Amino acid sequence: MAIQYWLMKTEPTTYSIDDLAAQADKTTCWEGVRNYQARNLLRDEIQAGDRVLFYHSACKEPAVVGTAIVSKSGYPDRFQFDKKSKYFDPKSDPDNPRWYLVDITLDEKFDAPVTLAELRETASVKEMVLLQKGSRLSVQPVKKKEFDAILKMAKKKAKTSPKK
DNA sequence: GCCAACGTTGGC
DNA sequence: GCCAACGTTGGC
Repeated sequence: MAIQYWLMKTEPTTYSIDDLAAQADKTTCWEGVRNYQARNLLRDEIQAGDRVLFYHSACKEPAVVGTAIVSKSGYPDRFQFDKKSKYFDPKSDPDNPRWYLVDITLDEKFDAPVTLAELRETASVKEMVLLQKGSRLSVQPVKKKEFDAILKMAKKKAKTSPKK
């Protein structure tokens, strides 16, 4: 099976790419997805070795801020059974877990994030799920050419714009 | 803070 | 099964 490409959203105030970079093994479990469409991807489609665009949403400058690699494919999200967790789901059956997650490992933090505004101006990525009207899926498929185009944009931008 | 779009819930 | 009400997402 060829590797696949995904985009995962996170609110940087909750969990940012710097939080991921700060992990000793640069790895985290992607808990808290509570949407069936995204769940199906996490449980059934996403495989170890797949590539991920790390996206910051609901913040000042929404942007793809780096890439990650799936280090462990779908397994049950333990937080759904943790009464103290905000992700607790009393209706989930331990024998038939409702929610799944994957582990991801940081690959690269971009020197220059590729902003949502820039993506909207780029013809080669205009079909991305992210850019569709009303799209709120927090885990979504990305085409290889979209993934490659975004990497290219990040590289080009890092070269042409002074580092902060 | 506003609000459009979408998903979920629950009464019937 | 329909659909109104409600809650959430997320850009602006």
